[in-house]
Amino acid sequence: MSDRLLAGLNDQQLAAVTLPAQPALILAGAGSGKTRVLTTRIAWLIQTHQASPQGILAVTFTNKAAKEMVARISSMLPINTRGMWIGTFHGLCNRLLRAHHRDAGLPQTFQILDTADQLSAIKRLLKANGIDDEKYPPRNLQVFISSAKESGLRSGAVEVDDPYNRKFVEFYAMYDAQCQREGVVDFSELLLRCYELLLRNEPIRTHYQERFRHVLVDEFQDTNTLQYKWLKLLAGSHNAIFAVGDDDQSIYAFRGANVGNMADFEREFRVSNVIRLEQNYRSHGNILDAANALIRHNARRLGKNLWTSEGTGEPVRVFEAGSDGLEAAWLVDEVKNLVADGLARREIAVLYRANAQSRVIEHALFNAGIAYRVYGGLRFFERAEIKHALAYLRLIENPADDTAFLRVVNFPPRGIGARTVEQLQDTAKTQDQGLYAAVGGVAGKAGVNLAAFVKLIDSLRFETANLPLAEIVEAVIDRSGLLAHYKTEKEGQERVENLEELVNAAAAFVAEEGYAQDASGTQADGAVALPSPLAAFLSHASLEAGENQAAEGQDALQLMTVHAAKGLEFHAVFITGLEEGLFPHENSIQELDGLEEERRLMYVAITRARRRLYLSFAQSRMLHGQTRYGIRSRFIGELPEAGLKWLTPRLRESAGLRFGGWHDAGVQPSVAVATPMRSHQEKDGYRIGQTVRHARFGEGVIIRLEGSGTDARAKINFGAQGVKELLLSIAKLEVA
DNA sequence: TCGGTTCAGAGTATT
DNA sequence: TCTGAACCGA
Repeated sequence: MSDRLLAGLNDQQLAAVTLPAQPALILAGAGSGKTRVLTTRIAWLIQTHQASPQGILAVTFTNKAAKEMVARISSMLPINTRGMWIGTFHGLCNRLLRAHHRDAGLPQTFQILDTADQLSAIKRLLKANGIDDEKYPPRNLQVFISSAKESGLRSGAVEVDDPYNRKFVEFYAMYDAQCQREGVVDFSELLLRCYELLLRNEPIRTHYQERFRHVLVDEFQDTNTLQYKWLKLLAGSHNAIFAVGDDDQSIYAFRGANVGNMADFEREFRVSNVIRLEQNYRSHGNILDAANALIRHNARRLGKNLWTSEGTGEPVRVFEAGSDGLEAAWLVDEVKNLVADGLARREIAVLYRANAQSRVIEHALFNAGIAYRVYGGLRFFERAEIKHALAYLRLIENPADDTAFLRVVNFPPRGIGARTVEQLQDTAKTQDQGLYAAVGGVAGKAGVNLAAFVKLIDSLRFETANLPLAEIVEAVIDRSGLLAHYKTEKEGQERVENLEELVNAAAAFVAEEGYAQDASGTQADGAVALPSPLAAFLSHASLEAGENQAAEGQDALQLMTVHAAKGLEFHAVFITGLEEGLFPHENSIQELDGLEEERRLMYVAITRARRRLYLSFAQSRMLHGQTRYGIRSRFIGELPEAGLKWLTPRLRESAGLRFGGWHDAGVQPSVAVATPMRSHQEKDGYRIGQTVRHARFGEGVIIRLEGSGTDARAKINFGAQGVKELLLSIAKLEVA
């Protein structure tokens, strides 16, 4: 039986799957069968009776990854995966906190604030305390609070070195107090509160430590400081952490991920079993050679080299365009050819560094009538009308939730203006209670309207108490007036449909019964009540915002950022906008280890391709309303020349990028195009777009010319050396 | 409460 | 250049 489970694994995969119960670190390269190893490991542990399904905890970063894991395990073993602890860090912490809310100091009905809710809570707190939001921007406070929590620090533990900093810390304390008062937790609070619960409550900690003999972690390179601390606490000194990750694919430092956790884990747990999965089952040789060669330029690595038993395949194609528009035009042509050759559009991905780059490409695709799908954008539970409906539901569940209260107190409009709300907030503050509770303290007509609102919520709560979830939602969108409001709105049709979809989502949620299992059989003392379906649904809405991509269905080209492409694979991949300043991004160059992270990002991009890889860059690009002249990304130069096939001629190897090269050579895209953009502005014989050489900074491109006479200055993009502004009378520039 | 105007900012993102 | 948020007048 176990033979079948293990059949087809290569030696390294087999070794990883069948490791003894010890701390283990699996360095899983791109396309090396990482998820297969993780899920087969779990199935093997269960099948060989080394662990029961309840004795395993597996944690991921996204709901998608968790679902995939559950699905694969289900297909391998005839067991019920429902009771298993497989989920995201946030989902599992939520589960623990629901089960032990009292010990964690939370009300049973605590609500989860998403990022937008958190920001509005911060703004409200700033206002209530008369703090200058220009001196203390809400966004900065939000980032400060989140990163403190993600480092495991409460306000009292944050080091203060100056008065400005002190104010942030003070605000952090006030914010936490407000959340506590209102019975809400933000995303990082879920983790921190759960960590503190396990840290301080010995019986609970021991209970879970004895239960989860095997703790498996996916994408370990993406863990932040707090997540690693949480894992260490949960594993205790006896349990086996099985960490799977790839330091070369660490691309989330900007949101707190600490790759250093990998090395720390190896050291702190004295990991004797570091297994490298280097055989790649995805890409052909030339693509892997490119990826390997590129990533070798990074100094800080644990070290890995991908290989394949497949052939070298096609060369990596490189295209130099005159402008971003021409790059898009070429791309459209190339896609047409691929599709004409029989390749499905969904098997082609167009990747870019920043979302803004999609516009030019979308424009070209749209005009060419090629179906495409852009990843990113508003998700279902983030839509305004859905958030409004959820706010009503939250108030039913927890009247102390002031964020929810303020969102809908006057939506749809019911004569409760800003003035009234301010009055109410003052009353609430002097009485030291929530808005809902303070309503009685407001007199006059305003008070009557407020009382009517509270009465609406109260009666909804009372009347829906024993109804099935879908009917509660239905009653709320109806009785709140939301549905009627959007029905009268000119462009409200889609919103009405979304609200109706919310009723369906509630019904589907109950049908899947995910919520009931979430809390069953998981309590330490077995005495904790199940959360109501409504509470579970609200958690679900916060923790899983829905699909982050356009509707599926038709066969469409896939457009997305490189970040969004992580974990995916396609037959053909276009990596566009490979220009200095864009990819690698100029902001990253300033950051500590920023360039290495950009290179890892490029590594991720390259390894998405199975059979065909295109790299492209443009000489000029419209950015922030200005035409910018860039030079080819250094990353292209870091790839093995032998595996590249230039679709556009390069005039002089040493000169790097030259302008109008393809024009002279007559290799034009088959679309009507203008000559590459070129400024007419000239100064002392220099012009924008011109390639020049500086003794110290090397080769660069003039991107701006200003002043005149002795004050004539040129802004020059020296690529790796950055953008410099030089006085033409002083700098000795050599025309390349 | 709406619709228009103005202004700053423009990087990647999950929960 | 374009977008979203903030702001102001009717």
